[in-house]
Amino acid sequence: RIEQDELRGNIMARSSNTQFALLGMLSFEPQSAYDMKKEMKQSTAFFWSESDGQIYPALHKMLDAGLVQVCDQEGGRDSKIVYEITEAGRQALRDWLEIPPLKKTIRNELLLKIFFGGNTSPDVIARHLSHQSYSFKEELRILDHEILPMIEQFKDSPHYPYWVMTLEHGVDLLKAKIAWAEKAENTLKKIDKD
Amino acid sequence: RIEQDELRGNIMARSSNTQFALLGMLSFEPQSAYDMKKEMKQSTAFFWSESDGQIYPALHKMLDAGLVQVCDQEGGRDSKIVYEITEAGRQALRDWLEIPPLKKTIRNELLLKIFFGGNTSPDVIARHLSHQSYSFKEELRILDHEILPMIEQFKDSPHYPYWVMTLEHGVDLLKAKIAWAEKAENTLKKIDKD
DNA sequence: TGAACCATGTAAGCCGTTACATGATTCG
DNA sequence: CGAATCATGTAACGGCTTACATGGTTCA
Repeated sequence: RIEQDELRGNIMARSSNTQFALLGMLSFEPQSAYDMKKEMKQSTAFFWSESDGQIYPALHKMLDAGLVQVCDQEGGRDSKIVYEITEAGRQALRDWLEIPPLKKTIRNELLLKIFFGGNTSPDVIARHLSHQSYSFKEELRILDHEILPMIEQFKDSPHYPYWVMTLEHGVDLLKAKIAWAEKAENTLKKIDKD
Repeated sequence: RIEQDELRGNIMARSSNTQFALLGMLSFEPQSAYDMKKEMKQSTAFFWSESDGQIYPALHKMLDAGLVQVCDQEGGRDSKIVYEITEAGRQALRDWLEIPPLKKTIRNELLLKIFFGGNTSPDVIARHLSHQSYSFKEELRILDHEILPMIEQFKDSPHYPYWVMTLEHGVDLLKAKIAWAEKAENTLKKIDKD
């Protein structure tokens, strides 16, 4: 049992960002777990999401740690549990923001299939590319026509420029992916002719 | 115990691609586990990697399933276990290649920190961006100056065009990321002045 | 009332990494 | 010989999703 505790103390490389994602959401305004999940779907979904099984236990731990507190709401008869971030929570969030993001091992299933694409016929891969292309364009449309107008209403918020940055990351990378996919499709057409 | 088996049968959505990554490597040539790990580091590292704890058990399962077999090597006194892909393995690989890659939930820690960047000072985020920019450029250099020349020697292989595609994906996306990071840094400089 | 959704929560179980263990080989 | 690397393998553990469970609210 002693060994286990020592192990836990030593490792600590594998740490979850769930708590900080939630603290961040609460830094904007007090919310319930359900609200945060919904808001993430509408804002960070393109680069971050959390599942139920992560959110609820994390909030309980954060309560114990004093990073958040339950916010008594007017009207009281609501079944929602609204959390608000504490000063300790804000400090924890600031501390986390200072830590350089660490490189996570990326796994891209599309690229893996392309890398081994020589084992099947070119049109199998071409089909994947065209589907992906379609998805990318659809995502781009959502960013441009749904997310962008939505955050436009927060133009005066100090958070606005940061939200735009993440949005632009999505837009710029999707454009690059679309261009790449079309280039790759053309390459495959030439292979098919041979 | 019955419920567990039923559960396993029903779920199957969460499936590991480890076996297929290994089958793919073996589709090029018979290799040992150690060789595959090394080769992945030199080829697919930018979009796929596997760890020891995944590779060795996966190979054992694949042996049992008849997807690979141990290849007797000349000279025999080697401590390596060289695997080769069987016809069943090639078929499994082809079947897998046909399945459209499914959307994985992406988690980008950099973007998460930027999204919540309003909670700290702009130069904290600017520092992250400049570090990332540096990393991106270094990765781009590796792709251009190490990976590209290396695969050039396989110009006549049927796999070559596919390898180039994955390489170009890396190059194109890194360029987009670098441009985005520099744009974002400039935005932050303007915030700082206000 | 019934359907749809709101809302919270838990348990099971796979995924994947890391640390550790073990021994062979190579080479200065 | 000793160090580095080659080479295979396992155990432990945290991360995360999914399925399930439960009950409240809204509204046609």
